Amino acid sequence: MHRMTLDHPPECAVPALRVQPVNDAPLCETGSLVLYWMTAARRPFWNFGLERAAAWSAALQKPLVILEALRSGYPWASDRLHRFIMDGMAANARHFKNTAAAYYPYIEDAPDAGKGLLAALADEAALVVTDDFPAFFLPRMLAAAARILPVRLEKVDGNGILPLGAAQEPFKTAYAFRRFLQRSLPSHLFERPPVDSLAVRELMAADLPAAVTKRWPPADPDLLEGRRSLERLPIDHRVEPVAQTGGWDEARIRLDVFLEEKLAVYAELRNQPTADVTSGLSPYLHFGHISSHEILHALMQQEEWFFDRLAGTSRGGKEGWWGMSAGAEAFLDQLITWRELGFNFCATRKDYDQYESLPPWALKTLEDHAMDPRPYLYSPEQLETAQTHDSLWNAAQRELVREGRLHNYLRMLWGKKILEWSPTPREALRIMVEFNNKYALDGRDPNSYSGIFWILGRYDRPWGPERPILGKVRYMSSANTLRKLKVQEYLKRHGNPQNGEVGGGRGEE
DNA sequence: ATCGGCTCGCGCAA
DNA sequence: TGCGCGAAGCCGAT
Repeated sequence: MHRMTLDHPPECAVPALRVQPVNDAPLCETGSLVLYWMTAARRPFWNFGLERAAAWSAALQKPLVILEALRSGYPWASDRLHRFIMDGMAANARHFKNTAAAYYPYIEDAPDAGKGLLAALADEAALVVTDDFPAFFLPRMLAAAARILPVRLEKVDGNGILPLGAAQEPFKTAYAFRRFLQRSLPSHLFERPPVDSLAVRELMAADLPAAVTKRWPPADPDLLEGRRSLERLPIDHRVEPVAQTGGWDEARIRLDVFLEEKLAVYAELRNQPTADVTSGLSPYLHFGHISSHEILHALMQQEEWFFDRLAGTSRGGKEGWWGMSAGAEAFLDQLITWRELGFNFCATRKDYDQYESLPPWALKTLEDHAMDPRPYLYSPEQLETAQTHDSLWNAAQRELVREGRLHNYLRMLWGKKILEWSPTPREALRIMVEFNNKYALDGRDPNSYSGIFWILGRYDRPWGPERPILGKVRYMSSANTLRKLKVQEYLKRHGNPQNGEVGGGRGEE
C-alpha cells in the first residue's frame, strides 16, 4: 500500500522550491481522484502544476481530474477576456479528450453559480494541486480555498525560469535583478517541466464525478468553441472580443512565426510601432497558454545554444550574457529580466498595486509637485474615449480600447501623459490600472503593474531638471516621440477619422 | 549628430 | 570614500 505521509510524489520533475502547501490538511487516503485546479497555467504542455498533479496521480494510483473554471464575477470580466480564455479552454478540451485525465471546463453562467464546485470536487479528492500566481485576485482566491478545503492543497509555481522562491526581496532596478539572475539562473536553467506530463506516464482512466457535474454542468462545447454568443453571461459586453484567438495552439503558431520571421530584426525594429516584429505572446503568457520554458527551449534550439556559451563574467549588462544573437538577447531581456522582475515584486510585496509602494524619492518629488497647476486636465471619460488634444496619445488609447493591446514604447508615453493630465498622481494610477486591466488582453498581470508603476518611478531613477507635476520623475514628450519614431503609419491605423486625425503627424507638446 | 548635465542609490574597488 | 552606472529622456550647446 502507498504511504500517505509522502510530502512529494516520486518521479516528479517539479523542483521542491516551486511547491508550497497552502493549508495544513493531510492527504486523504480514501479520496477517489487527484484534482488539478488549473488557474494560471491554462495549458496542457510544459506545465509544472500539471506535472505535480500527474505525478501524484501515478503515485497514488488515482485518476486525474483537471478543473479549469472561469468565474463571471471577477473585476473587468468582459466578452473580450472571456472569449480569449474560452478559446484556450476549447483547445485544452480538444487536447485532453485524447488523454487518460478527465478535463472539466466550467463557465459560471450566473453570479456565484460556481460557488461550491471546488469544494465538492475536493470532497472526492486525495489532494488538490493548483497554480501559484502572485497577482490580481488569485492569491485571495487561493487563501479562501485553503480555509475551506478538507484535503491537502498545494500551489505550484510554473510562472518563470527563476522560481519565485529563489529571491526573498524585491529588486530596485532591472540592473540589480539582472545581476542576480546572472548568478542564480544557471542552476535553474534546465529544471524544466516535461513537454507532456500525461504522455510520459501510465495514468488510470478518469471520469468526472456525476454528482458534481449534475449540479455544475461542464461548459457547452459550442460556447467554448465560439459557436454560441456570450450575451447571456453576467459580464461586461461593451468590451468586445478582439480578432486574435487564445489558446496553447495559437500561442505555438505565434512563437514559430516570431522565431522564423521576426527574431532576426527584433533588436533593431521592436520600438517601431508598426514594424510588427514583436512576438505578441504577452497575452498567452498572461493566461498561461504558453510557458516561458517552452519559449526559452525553442530559442535555444534555434540559436543552437549550449550551456557553455554563457559568459562567466557579466555585471548586469543587457547583452553578452547569454551568448546568443542580438535579437535573442534583447528578447530574453524582455521575457526573463523584465517579466520575472514584475513577478518578483508581486511575490515579495503585498502592496504591489498600492501607490505607497513607489520608491521614497518618487513619493517625495510627486508630493512636492502635488499643488502644481495642471495645464491640461481631462476627465476619465475624455481619456477613455480618446478626446485629448494629443493625436499620438489618442491613437495609443484607441489601439488599447479597440485591439486590447498597447505598443511597448508608446505605453510609456501613454502613461506619462495620464500623469500630467490628472489632478493627482494617485488618480493617474487609478486611471492607468483601470484602462489597462479593462482593455488589455495582457492586463491584470504582474507586468501590468511594472509598466504602470514605472511611469511613476518604480525601477527608475530621478531625472533632472525638475519639472512641473512630474518633479524628478522621468519626463517624456509626444513631440520628441514623433521625431524619434515613424508614427505616420501608426496614426493612420489608429486615428479617428471624425477628427481628421488621419495620416497627420500632429501631436502637440 | 553628439555630448554633458540634470539626480539618486547601490555595488564594488580602493 | 569615490566611482560607475542605470528600460528606451530632455534640452541646449557645440
